[in-house]
Order: sequence, then C-alpha cells, then structure tokens
Amino acid sequence: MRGRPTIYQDANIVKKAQEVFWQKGYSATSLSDLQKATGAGAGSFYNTFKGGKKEVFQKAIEERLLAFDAFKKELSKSEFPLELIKDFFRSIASAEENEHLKGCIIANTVVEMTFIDDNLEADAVQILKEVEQMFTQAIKDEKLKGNLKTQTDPEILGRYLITFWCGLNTLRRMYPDKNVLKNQIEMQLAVIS
Amino acid sequence: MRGRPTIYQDANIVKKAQEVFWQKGYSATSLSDLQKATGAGAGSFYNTFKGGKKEVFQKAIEERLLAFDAFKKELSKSEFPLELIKDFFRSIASAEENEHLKGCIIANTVVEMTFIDDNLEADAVQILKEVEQMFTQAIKDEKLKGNLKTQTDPEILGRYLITFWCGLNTLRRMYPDKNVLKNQIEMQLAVIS
DNA sequence: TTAATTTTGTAATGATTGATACATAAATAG
DNA sequence: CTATTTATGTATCAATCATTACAAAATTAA
Repeated sequence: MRGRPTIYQDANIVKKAQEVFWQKGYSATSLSDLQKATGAGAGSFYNTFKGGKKEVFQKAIEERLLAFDAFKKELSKSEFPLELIKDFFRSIASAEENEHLKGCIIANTVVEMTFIDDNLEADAVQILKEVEQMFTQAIKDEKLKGNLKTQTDPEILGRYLITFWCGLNTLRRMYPDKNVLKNQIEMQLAVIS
Repeated sequence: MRGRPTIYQDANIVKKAQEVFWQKGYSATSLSDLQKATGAGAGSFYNTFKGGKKEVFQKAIEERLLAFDAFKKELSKSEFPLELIKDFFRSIASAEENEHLKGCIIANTVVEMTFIDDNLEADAVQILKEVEQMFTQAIKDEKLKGNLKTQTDPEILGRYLITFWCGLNTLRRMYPDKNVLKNQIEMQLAVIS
C-alpha cells in the first residue's frame, strides 16, 4: 500500500479519546483536549475520523459495547451465570477511586445527552437495555433451574439490576469507598436470591 | 432607593435559567441560551450576577435545596413519614415525559461535574447526602416505633433509597413510561417494610 | 430641577470552539 | 528515478464562547 505510514492508529486514538470523554463527558471535552491526549494533530485527527468529535465519541461508546459482548460471551459459557453477574457487581467495590469518579461512560452518556444529541442518547440507552436484557435472561435461566426462591418477575428483577447499576454510578461518586460500596452492593444483590 | 427600576428579578432569572440547566446541563448551556430564556441581556445578567454563569447555576442548585428543606419540614410534621417518602417516589411514575427526561438536576450535576468543577460537584454531592440522611432518619424512627420488620441497618436502607433515586434518574430516561416506572418503584419500595 | 444612582441594551472584547485548507513528509508501485 | 498516494503538521477559518465596557434610560434624593 502506498502513502505515508500511519503513526496514530484508529484504535489507539479512540482508546485515548475514550479516557477523556469518560472523565469529562462529551460537551466539556474539546478538540484541543483530544489532540493533547491522543498526540494526533488536527490533520491526522480529521483524516482518520471524517465525522470529527462525534464520530470518535461514538467509537468510544462502541468499544464499551464490545467489552459488554465479551462479558456476555463469557456468561454464556459459565456454569453459574447469575453468580458471574453478582461477582461483576462485587468487583466494583474494590476499584480505584479514579474509577469510581469516572463511573460508567454509558450511564453518564444517557444522563448527559438527553437534550443534546438524540443519536448518542439513543445509542447509550440501547446498550443499557441490552445489559438489562442480559440480566433478565440470566435470572430467567436460574429460575428455570430452580435456583431462585423469589417470586418476583425476572423482567422486574432485570430492571432492578440495571437501575442499581445506574444508581451505583452516582453512589460511587458520593462514596468512593470500598467498604461503603461493598456493604451496599451485598445488600442489593441479596434481593436476587 | 434611587436608580432605574429592575425589570428582571433575581429569582425570576434563576428560575428561567434553572429550566435550561436542568435540561442541558452546565457545560452545554451557553450564556446566549440563558439570555434567550431569561430575556435579560448581558448588561442585566452580569449586573445581577457578578459571578456569571457559575453563580446562576449555583443559585439554581440552591433553589432545589430549598425545595428539599420544605419537604423535610413537611416530613417532620407528618404522622407517617415513611409513607410520605414512599408516596414521593410513587409520584414520580405519573410525571410528564419531559420531567422523566430531565431527571433530577442534583443527580445530573453529580454525574456531569466530577472532573469539571469541584465546588459544584461538592455542592451537589452534599445535597444528595442530606437527602440520604433524611431517608435514614425516617427509617430509624419507623423502626423505633416497631413498624419495620426488616433487620437491615437503617443506614444501609437510607443509602439503598438514595441509590434507587439516582438509578431512577437514568431508568426514567430509558423508560419514560408510567407503567414501567410504577412497577419498578413498587418493587423497590417493598424492600423497606 | 438637578445631581446621584442604578438598571438596561448594545457593542465590543479576546479566547476558544470544531473544522478545513494545504503544503510537506514519507511511503510504494511501476 | 518518478509518479502516485496517503498521513502529518501547521496555519487558518468563521462561529461561538463567557465576559466587559459604556452610553443611554429611568428612577429618587436633595
């Protein structure tokens, strides 16, 4: 292939940009921020992403969707899927403070984008719904196997978990503290049993 | 008192500005947005609020704190305080779609401001903690009166409610639907009994 | 009436925004 | 070696950003 070699790989730009978007959100992140974080100048940036800032943000969101898909795949192979989900929640407690403050970029986006950008908002909502669907399915399966005492509708329980996830997204910022979060997570997971 | 009469009352500017901030957040709201919404030009605007955009946002947040104080006062007079809190959650379900999409301006601010403005972030976190404290106290009181079966620590239950509140803040945007929200709210409130 | 005082409206301010233009660098195909 | 192609770096764009400057308007105290 002809042409000057690429220094700034698409995937790398997205990764670095994602970090900034995750912390500052979409609106408060400037092109200057992104250029500083990625190292790429305006030339490389717009040559790689014709859609500019918005396209990069979308790619950053998509990257999270891929991470979710990977988890779902792992879940499908798991012998105790519901335990895997619970352990995922439990693992949140022991995250670094900075991770608590960043929260979940998808949940953040739903909150930020409502009256700002319909496409980005819808993309993020869609992902949260897919996560919810995964929760619901795992609960249904566990119920069929007779491992769940609760009589509550799996759909309600799936929504309960996604609501918890979004609530945790703010609670982590109020209390970026391992013990507080651990107690809270255990209490909320106890509902699913 | 001497001087040209005031057309744009402080309180009115804050009220109108709050509506914009509530929808678009802090960063995405421009001075031009605020001037359009309030009717006040740059002259009046900066004459009234020397602190500019940030001061008005702070005042908009304070207004919500006052609303919370009013609720707390009502609660202190109530015969069944925990029922009043539950009814408050229940009332959310029947809100207009636009109210669902706006969510809670305090919870929104916690999510938006983390890496943007320490003061505004801390203000919003403080308010959520005060709301949590109110929940906790109401639960303690009810427990002393012997009206609560659950053995869970009131502190955990208070945090459970504030987590639910913040989770609902996103769930309402995913499902701005009366029935979905009603079911979800009832299920979550059933934990406090 | 006049002087003092305050608010208002408008016109600027310089800085920053996201995006484009374009010459140059650096590679490969022929 | 040359032509072609692609990526990069820099200069620049118009638009918008939050804020300030300031003259005119509109009141009251004296």
